[in-house]
Amino acid sequence: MTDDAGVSPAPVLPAEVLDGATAAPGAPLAVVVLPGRGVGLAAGGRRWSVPGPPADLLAAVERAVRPRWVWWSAHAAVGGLVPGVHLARCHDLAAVHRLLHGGVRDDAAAVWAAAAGLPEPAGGRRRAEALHGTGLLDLDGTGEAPLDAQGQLSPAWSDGRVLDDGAPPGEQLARAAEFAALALRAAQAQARAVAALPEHRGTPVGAPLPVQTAQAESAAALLAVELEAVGLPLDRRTAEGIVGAAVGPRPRDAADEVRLRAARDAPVTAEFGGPLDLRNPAQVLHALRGLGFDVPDTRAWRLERLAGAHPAVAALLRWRKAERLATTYGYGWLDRHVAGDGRLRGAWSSADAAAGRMTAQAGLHNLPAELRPAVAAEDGHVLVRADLGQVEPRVLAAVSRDAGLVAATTDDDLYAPVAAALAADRATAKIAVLAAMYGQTSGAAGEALRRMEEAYPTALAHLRAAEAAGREGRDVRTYGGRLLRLADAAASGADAAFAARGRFARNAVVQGAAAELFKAWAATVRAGLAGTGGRIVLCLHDELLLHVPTADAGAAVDLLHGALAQTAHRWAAGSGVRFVAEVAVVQRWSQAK
DNA sequence: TGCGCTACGTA
DNA sequence: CGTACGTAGCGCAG
Repeated sequence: MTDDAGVSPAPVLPAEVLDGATAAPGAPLAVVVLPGRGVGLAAGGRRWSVPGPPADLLAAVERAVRPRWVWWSAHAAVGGLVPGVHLARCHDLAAVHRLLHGGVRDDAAAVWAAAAGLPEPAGGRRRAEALHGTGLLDLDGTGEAPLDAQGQLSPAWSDGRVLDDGAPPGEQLARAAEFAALALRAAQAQARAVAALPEHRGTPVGAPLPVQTAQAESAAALLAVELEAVGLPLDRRTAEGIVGAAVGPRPRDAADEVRLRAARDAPVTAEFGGPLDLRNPAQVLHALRGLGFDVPDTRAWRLERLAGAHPAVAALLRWRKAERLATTYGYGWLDRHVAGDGRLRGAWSSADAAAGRMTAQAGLHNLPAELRPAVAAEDGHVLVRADLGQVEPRVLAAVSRDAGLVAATTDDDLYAPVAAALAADRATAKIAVLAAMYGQTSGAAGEALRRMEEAYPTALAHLRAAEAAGREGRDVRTYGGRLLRLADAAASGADAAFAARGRFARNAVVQGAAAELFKAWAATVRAGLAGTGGRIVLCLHDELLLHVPTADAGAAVDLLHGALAQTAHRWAAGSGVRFVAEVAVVQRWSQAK
């Protein structure tokens, strides 16, 4: 099939879509994108196949009617596209499915089955790569009905094969419209399920409506696609300078790399007094024991206290630090992930499987502090960094409505009033709060924890209830309504496994709710940046990094604060809980705080 | 080649 | 202290 995109006419949108009679502003409009070919649309019982450049079509519809876009996933719909226009509202079936049902599957077949009230289909997520080269799979894909006799979505539709199987363009566009119609039906079923979620236990007043969580999660899924497309501005020369200072010059070839590696190793092995593979933990352990150090493993935190006892230990720790930069964040990493435009790009997920935090690949979420000077604003721009202060204890106050802890959130430093309540110093108070939230098992905070129980009984009871659910294998929902699946995970297990599930659940109700607040905040900031040259370029659990034209810096600062106030008001209405953000305008990420 | 283990970076 | 994630090198099984 030849590509005739170069001579295709300007897209003609159906009048019903454009005039808004069928799709009123904010009304659901499902879209399935055929990259480079067109889109299928569905709304209000109608469907349309529209040939043309998908990015232009989406932009035209967005300008005309501002719908709530319904898609199987933002990644499938607009991944790889760069719509020249801000898409304001969406319902992401995969994201809402994860919210409603937890677990790891969010492929269209699993989403459809759950929405239709059918059992989870076999097969799991299909990887497109695995389908290529077999030849056979193309045969059963073409012409297959979307739903089988049980009402399950067929694999060929679920993985998108029927939209890219060499069938005539008109046929594929018709299928795209049919697939969009199915998406619309699934979204309606999800909306009913979201509306039917029970109120959050213990907080009948002022908890976020699950529909708000669904909207924020959908927006976060779209933001994840945008983050991947936009990238993090990285000053490559600074980055290479930092790497070079730690591990030496860039190797000229493979042999040079081997030589440089040996040169880095030699002085360290010499300290140990014999041949030794520093990259083999078993050998390092043996060598350390030979020096008289009886350690169970060779982890850095354990060796740090021994660094003064023998120069070999200090040399090993220095070597490890440099080696991390040489391997994980070295020249190879820069070459793989930093494009010619100076942007570091990696894949983003809007919700991990455990508690729903955002994740990112390509080192975006674990960039060593050492490399942060390399994250720099481009000419005419600044970075605006904002991070939520002490967000987890404040979230605990919101979700538990513990009166004492709520009162403590009015302080800029929450740990100050907590310390007063516990009659302890600030450091002890902080350890006690963290120990309560994370289920610490060893004893450093013992007495302070007991006093936490007296000072904040409602918060502690909330955490204990979550832990009990985890131990007993009962599912739990976060404050915003996300299902934390604990039942199947606890099906088999020893005592240690039950304890692990308990600690996980205790932590997940706080970490998960914090993730929901963060994403709602990020979605509000994203909306506020629409139409400006500013972009969110990094999300880091409790921190947002914006890249904005210098002239817009002040507005961005106001936006970050205003969006937090607005989000917190909706998210913890009437609770009295105060959330705070520290915001700084900088040229380099390292300059903030 | 795939997987578990060890180790370590971030929050 | 604890949870979560992604990445890399090694040894071992297939």
